[in-house]
Amino acid sequence: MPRVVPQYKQEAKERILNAAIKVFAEKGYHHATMDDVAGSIGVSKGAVYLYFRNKEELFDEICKVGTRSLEEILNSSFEGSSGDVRKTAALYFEEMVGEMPQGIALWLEGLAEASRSGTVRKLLSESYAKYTEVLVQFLNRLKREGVVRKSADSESVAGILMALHDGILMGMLQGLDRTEAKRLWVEGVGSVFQTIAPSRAEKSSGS
Amino acid sequence: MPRVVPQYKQEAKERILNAAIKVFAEKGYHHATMDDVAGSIGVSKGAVYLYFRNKEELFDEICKVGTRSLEEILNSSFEGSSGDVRKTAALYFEEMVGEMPQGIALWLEGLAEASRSGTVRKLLSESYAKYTEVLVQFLNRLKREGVVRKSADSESVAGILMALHDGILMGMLQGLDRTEAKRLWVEGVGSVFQTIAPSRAEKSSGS
Amino acid sequence: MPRVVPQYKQEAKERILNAAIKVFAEKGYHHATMDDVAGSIGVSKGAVYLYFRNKEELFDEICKVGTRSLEEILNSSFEGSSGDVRKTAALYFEEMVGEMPQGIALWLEGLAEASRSGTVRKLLSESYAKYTEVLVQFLNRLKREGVVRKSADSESVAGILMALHDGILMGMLQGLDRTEAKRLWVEGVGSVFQTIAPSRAEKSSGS
Amino acid sequence: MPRVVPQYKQEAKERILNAAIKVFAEKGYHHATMDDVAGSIGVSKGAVYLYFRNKEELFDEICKVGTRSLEEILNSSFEGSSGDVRKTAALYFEEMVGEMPQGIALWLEGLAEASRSGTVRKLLSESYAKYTEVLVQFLNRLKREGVVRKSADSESVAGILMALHDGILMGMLQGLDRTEAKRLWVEGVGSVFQTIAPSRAEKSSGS
DNA sequence: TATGAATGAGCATTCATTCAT
DNA sequence: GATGAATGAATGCTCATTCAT
Repeated sequence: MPRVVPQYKQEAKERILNAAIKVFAEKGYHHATMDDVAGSIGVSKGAVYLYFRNKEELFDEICKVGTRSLEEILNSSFEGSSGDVRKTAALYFEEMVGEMPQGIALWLEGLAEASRSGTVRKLLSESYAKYTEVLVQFLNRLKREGVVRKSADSESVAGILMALHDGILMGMLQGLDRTEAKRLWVEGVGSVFQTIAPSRAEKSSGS
Repeated sequence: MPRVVPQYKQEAKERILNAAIKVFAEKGYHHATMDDVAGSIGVSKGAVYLYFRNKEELFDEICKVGTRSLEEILNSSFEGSSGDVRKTAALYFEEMVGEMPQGIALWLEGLAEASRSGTVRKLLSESYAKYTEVLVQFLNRLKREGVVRKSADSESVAGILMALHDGILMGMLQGLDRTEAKRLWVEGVGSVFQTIAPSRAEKSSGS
Repeated sequence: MPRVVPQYKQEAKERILNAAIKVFAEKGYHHATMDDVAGSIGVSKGAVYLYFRNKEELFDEICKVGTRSLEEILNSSFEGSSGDVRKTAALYFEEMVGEMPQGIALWLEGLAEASRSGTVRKLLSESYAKYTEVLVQFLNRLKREGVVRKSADSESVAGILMALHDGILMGMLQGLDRTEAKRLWVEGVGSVFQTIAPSRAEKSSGS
Repeated sequence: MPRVVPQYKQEAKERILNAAIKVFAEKGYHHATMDDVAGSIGVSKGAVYLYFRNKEELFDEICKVGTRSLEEILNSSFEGSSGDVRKTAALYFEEMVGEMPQGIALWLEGLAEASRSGTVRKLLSESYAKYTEVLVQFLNRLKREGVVRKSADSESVAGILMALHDGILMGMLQGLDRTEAKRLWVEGVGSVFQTIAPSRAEKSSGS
């Protein structure tokens, strides 16, 4: 009984997946051909179809790993972070943008496609909910720690932070340079947290 | 100088352009065919090529009118607006989203495409600058009016507002419903302006 | 308003259809490519798709015209024929085989395909019924003319004649040469009619 | 001389062959893939190629066993049969159709293919001759037994019977239902034998 | 023997673009 | 100006066949 083979298949699949991510990111989903993907790692077109039913499924899986990795970054950045939100925001930015230098456009294509394809739509809508949840947890913790006022609406704040996040990525596609983007992000996050800082009364009663 | 014919040509061109906007928005730029565009207003495929060199140019012009109309909305909303920014934000939202119910995805496709095509890239980057400029002017006016503190960095605030704006549109593509989106937008704008409200000292010395 | 165009389109479609019949008959449906079909009359592959949605539809239409033309031959041969059935059978054979020198194999492929594809299956089953009907009418007329005994079961005889017919075509695919095939056909038809000849009693009472 | 291994190989080959017959009959020769064949009995694609050079050879061998088994049925049905030809015909029908419920279409594909491929063509033409021969022998025996008139042309009658046989199978593909097919076959055979029944003179002088 | 991952030629199908009318 | 038939390059996908293990 082969037991190493599944492992191998898994690796082969991931190799192709990563190649596809790179190629799609560079050329765009619609402009890249299956030949491009296969050729970029020196395998035949047929090999790609050995692991993915068709181009769309390949794209779906890319979206899946994309959202999953973003989720991880979010988690690792915010879950254990201290009260200095600006610092946390700055660290997150580095990781997140580092992850997608060329990838923002691909993510956009995913979103655009999502408004047509049921599969991706559902996927992205679930991810959105998950991202929000991570932030809500983060905010709630900050409330307990007295860094955020109790009366703040965690859901709304999370939504605003996410919008800020997405919007800054879009800004980068519209010419906003990386440094400026980072600055805006940190400042924006700071601004949001400033408005939900605890009142003096709350603060004094804190830890 | 010909005068009547150009007028006619102009109208024909616009008719096609509007048809293309609708069709591309519905099916997606890559999924829609030139036949779809032509057929949607009952003209021949050839007619489209009479006014647009090719599909890409058609798309470019769509992006142009798109950014132009958004600019107008921005202008009309913020230029003459009073100090109640939340109200202004709410009004703007209505107009802007009304303009693009299905169109957000199209706009995203434009952005994604822009990161590859020089033409659209330049176009969008210019628009981004223009939008920013409109907001900066708005903020400066508010400074003069004493609604915003003098020390606020108009460019940054404009950037943050734009990010918020873009991000909320993206949220809508990820499942955020329209009402919630509007709420986030208004709240976000409010939050931003709260942090740049004049200090008590400034306020009292105002007009 | 173009009015000649439909006429032209009809002609173009028929030109392609005839080309396809020839090519499919020569190479076989599955072995022939759309390129073969198009190339055989010097048009582009795209042109074929201008008139037929896909290869299968092209094949369906071939089956349609095939059965229709066979029906016509049946009609013209048997409808106005006199009492000399052997002569009628001989004439029919010439026309029918002349029509499908290479085409028998194609017809077989249609039948084989029919057992899988709903479209062709229905088509062929209807044709079969029509052929039977033509023969039944023919037999009934012969009854009235006193050439066939009144007690003969027209449906059965028609079925037997059809089987004989189909079987001889199949024989030709299995190596039976044309002359021998014709002889068998005429003799077989003669044999069948001999068994349903009127009894002496009937004969004498005939017109 | 290897003795055990060949035995094993032979069995393995037959297992694959039978699987192929079933799969080809169900899906059609062209629609079925080598994977389908291999998968249907849980062996690898490579295993199939261990026993058959390629798909075509596999098909050829299928045709071979097909004709061989039909020949056997013919033999067993007609060789030892008594003078009641209708009964013999009925028995034969059961065995023959039982053998090919789904298989008629496959047989047709073989014939259609045969008109292109030299191998199958020759094979089928030989089988046709063999079938004829069996029937001729049968008829000659009946002549000696006085059930068929001496003057009858055995070759012709055999040819007609074969055509009837093939034609009825084809009818079944065109919608003729099994019961009706059987009836036609028995009646057709009866009709043929009626015309070659010995004259009264012959009969009385018979054994 | 047996496997099944990999191959790559082959094919159906689409669609932007052209051009004769 | 306008048409729409025709083009043909491009591309997704299939599957018979091979071969290293």
